[in-house]
Amino acid sequence: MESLLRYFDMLCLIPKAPNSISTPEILEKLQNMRYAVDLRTVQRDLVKLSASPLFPIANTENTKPLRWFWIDNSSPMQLPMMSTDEALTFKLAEMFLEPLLPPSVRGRLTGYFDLADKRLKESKFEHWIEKVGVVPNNLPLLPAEIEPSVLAVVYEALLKSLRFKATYQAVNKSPKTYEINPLGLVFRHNSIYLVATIFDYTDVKQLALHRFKDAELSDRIVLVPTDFVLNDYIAQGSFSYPVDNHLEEITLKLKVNVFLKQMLLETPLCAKQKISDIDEKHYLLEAIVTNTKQLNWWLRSFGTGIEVLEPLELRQAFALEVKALSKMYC
Amino acid sequence: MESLLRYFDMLCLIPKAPNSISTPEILEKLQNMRYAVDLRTVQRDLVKLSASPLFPIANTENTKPLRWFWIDNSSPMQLPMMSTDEALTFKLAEMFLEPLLPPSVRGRLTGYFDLADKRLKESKFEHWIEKVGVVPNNLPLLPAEIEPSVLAVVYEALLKSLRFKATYQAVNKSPKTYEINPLGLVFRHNSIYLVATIFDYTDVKQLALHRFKDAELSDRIVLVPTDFVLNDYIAQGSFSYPVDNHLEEITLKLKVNVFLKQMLLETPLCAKQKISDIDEKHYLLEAIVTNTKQLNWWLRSFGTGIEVLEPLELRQAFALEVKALSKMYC
DNA sequence: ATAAAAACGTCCAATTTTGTCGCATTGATG
DNA sequence: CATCAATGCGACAAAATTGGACGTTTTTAT
Repeated sequence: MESLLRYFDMLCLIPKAPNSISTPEILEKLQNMRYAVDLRTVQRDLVKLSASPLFPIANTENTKPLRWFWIDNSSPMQLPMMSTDEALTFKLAEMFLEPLLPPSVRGRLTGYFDLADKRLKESKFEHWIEKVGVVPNNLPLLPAEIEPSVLAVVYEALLKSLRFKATYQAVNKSPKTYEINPLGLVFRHNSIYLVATIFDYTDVKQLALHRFKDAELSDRIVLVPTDFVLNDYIAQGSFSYPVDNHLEEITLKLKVNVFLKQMLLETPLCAKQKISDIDEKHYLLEAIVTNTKQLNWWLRSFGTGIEVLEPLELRQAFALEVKALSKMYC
Repeated sequence: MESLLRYFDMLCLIPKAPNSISTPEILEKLQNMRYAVDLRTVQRDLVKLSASPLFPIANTENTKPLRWFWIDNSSPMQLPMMSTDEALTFKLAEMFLEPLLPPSVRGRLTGYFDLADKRLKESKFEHWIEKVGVVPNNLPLLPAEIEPSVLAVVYEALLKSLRFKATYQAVNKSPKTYEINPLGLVFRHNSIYLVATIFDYTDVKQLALHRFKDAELSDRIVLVPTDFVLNDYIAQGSFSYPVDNHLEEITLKLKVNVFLKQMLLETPLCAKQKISDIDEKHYLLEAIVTNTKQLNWWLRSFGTGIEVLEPLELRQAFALEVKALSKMYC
């Protein structure tokens, strides 16, 4: 029994394919875990384990402190097994994320999605896929593909707080190589942006990950500008959206049609929204929300389905815009 | 070694907490897997395994064929370990899904998100959270909460093709109990709808999951109406959106501003889109897309940022709508 | 060239595992 | 109510495995 646990811990110590760990390192770590074992034992155990198809581990046969790793990046096995509930939820999440995340990011999770697939199949629930659908409420734009090796370096750089050297091709410009000082990742639309400074300059830039041609980790540590906090940086509106300078809570009053009334009953704008009748076909909606660009987009997207009544400034802004639109289309 | 594998397979056979498996059942399944073992051995093994804190399994002490299960729904352990890459991607997915999925659905995955958390913490990468942000491009409506027990029954009913009895409260009506004949789940906006028939009627209904008060699995098998295919049903537009009757591919020509030009360069409307200059501040975008309601919403949401040039019918529709809006706001 | 480290083969005692048996308990059945 | 079958559990001994010890070989570093 003792040995079972040791096997387990040993398997946990072994990293996945690109990485590896040497036999003496495993020995040392096991001894730190209070296992009184011999190097010989570790060697024997590893050979035994790798012999089983259940544990696809292998070693580098050429180097002399043998280095061990998990071979293929197939779906991980787990205890307890993934339940069918979880499996189904995974597949739903996958459908949801498909149009949102770039393939290389989603690719990091394929192991789990495959595991879910397997689970659903072996449970004879193969028809689940015909029983689930997603109706997107936004236009499916094509997410830009990111070079997987770039993503790997960026992840590592961010996690380890290291800089990296990379070739970046800005729009309509020729590629250039910079030393990037990464500060954070921001997802926006269907793209991922790296918030970073370049070389030793202090101005914060946004670099689209899909525009990096290659990347290589450096060993220089990241320098964070004083007072830089990613969330503040986003909230400030420095981030790509033309966000309003001062976000204020407003009491929104809208005249909406039946369709919107139904929708808002199910997914309210805020916890305390009120809906009352105006006439047979129109309803008054009152809600307290923050006045963001997203709100404006949302309001506009329904066209004549929504009439903004209050706040007055917003109504006037809409009136102005409608005038501009009239000129466009007449 | 043989025994290690047996332990492993045994642990795989044991389900999570609400479910359970009896010792003789385990024995039978093991024997099917060509393990020549005695019942006594299985009993002993289970006791041994449950003694270790690594394997939180327990049995029902009162029943006589003892039934075994995994105790707490804590994060699963897995081999090989979750890599930091995967962990980070999980956390990103979590941030993404947070405003989209109802809590009880997302709750099914917390085990994995927690595992990711743990992984990032033990790797001393605790600051990752300060390095990642999501800027949503749609208005965060509040996802309606679904009673977890209802979700469980619906999942099970769908997977096993069984009906269930449930109390449903339609908008502005008092709750009623029906026998539901589930056909499929559809995510739309931030709500989940069950596509189903009721009792033995044949008309297909859409029932919002969050309006179910309770649910209980029946043992009557699901009856699928002839020719019913969920995806067709959605595509038909029977689904709640007022979708256009015949979806056609159109060649869209838009006059867009700088902001949109940038955005569309990064996340194109279609693979073959073209962007050319009109004047200093405006650009011509050409793309072939399907004419959906989502497209119309998207086009409208940018207000004066987009002028629809072609197809002419679409332009005229926009012109008409602008006229209607003019009346509203003047 | 030399020493140190690692891998690997082998032997054997200590330990663990496992089948068997006996007995107690429980639940179903006649 | 008695009986039987199924299960759990303790004990024991045989069988199997494990793991340390030691020696040899190979590789790496100095």
